[in-house]
Amino acid sequence: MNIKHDKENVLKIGLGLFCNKGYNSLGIDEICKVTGMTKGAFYNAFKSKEQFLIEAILLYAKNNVNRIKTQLQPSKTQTAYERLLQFYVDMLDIQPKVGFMGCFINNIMSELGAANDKVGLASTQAFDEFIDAIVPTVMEAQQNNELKADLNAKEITQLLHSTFYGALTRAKSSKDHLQSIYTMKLLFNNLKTNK
Amino acid sequence: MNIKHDKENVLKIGLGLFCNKGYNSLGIDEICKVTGMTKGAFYNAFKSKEQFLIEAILLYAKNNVNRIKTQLQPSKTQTAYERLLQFYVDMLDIQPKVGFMGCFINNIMSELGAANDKVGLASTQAFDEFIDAIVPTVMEAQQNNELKADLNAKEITQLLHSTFYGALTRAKSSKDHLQSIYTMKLLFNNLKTNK
DNA sequence: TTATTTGTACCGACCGTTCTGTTTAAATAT
DNA sequence: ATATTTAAACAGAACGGTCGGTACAAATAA
Repeated sequence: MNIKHDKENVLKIGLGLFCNKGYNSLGIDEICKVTGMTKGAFYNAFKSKEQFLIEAILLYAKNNVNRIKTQLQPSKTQTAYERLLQFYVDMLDIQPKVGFMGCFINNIMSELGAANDKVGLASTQAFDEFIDAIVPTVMEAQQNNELKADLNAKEITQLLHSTFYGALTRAKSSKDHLQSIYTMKLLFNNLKTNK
Repeated sequence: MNIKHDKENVLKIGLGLFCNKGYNSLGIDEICKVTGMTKGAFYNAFKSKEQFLIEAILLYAKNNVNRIKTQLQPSKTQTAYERLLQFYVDMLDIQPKVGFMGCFINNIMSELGAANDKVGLASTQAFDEFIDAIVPTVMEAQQNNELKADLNAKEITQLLHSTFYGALTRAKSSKDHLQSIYTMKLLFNNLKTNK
């Protein structure tokens, strides 16, 4: 009895597993076990483990860009600056609840980015898409005179996101997300206009 | 004919291999091949691969703290602020020459920090030692009126180092260290006093 | 029928670790 | 001084297990 597997759902499950265990510590057998697939079905759907990872990166990038845009959407109750800060603080806040799995892209960049060109490229592209999704809100905050207007919006965003990744990695290891939240807040404070 | 092995030298070589390949992608066989050891010698000197890693972390922490202190030493030609900035820029600058191996502690935090408590603890401690080695120079820059004096020196240092780690991870994956240097410089600029 | 998908046994490579036996040099005894 | 003992260090084959990937027949779909 063949089972029709939803490829996107399988990728989504694999995504979660990769987040928790990394690339090298996750085996095909476990992916199959969790998704209910067999190896035949897996290798019929995906060329290789590497290709599976790359497709997972692409899916994660797509979904995460949407999530970012939704979360940063103009709001009546929050200014652009407040939305940005909350966006980053929220992601750090949930870390204890998700076993400090961090950010998939950051994890993969660190584990495979230098060693595997295809993966490095895919994760760099995902990073850039996140930046592009955040930039408009940074610009809005600049126009609101919340963030310093004399700085390039994209460069600010890259600074925000790089700091976030560094703080996230530290939180993963120390199991202390509060210090990382403080670090992000300190950065935000220093990018504020001098009112 | 037995060979007498220098344990610290073996750890140093293992360190370099871990930096380039990560933990899971590096086998005992390769460590033995490169160091000229046999498995018998390896397992006589080290309890396990995990213990070997932890000893490597401790050695790296010790050596790196010394390197940091040397590089940040008071100088006649550079202010505290200039030394700090150059310290971080230098580390990003050499990345192309070292195959974008990044920072050992950051790599290990990302790969194993959440999954392995012992490793998480050791790498967090190493991180904290780096912070403590950098703080005095940050304080000096504050006293020079180069860095904002109203901020806690340790918090500033944690911000600097977190951003550095995030920027480093991005550089690893994109093979573009220049963007990461720019990000660090932007951060430094925003922590400057408003003269 | 024919083409595609799935289940499962299996492959060779590699993993960290353990094993037995050997070498070596220092400690002890003569 | 010389012989003997002892314990640590070393060599490297071998172990059980896991890895990503394949072969191929059975099942299903067209």
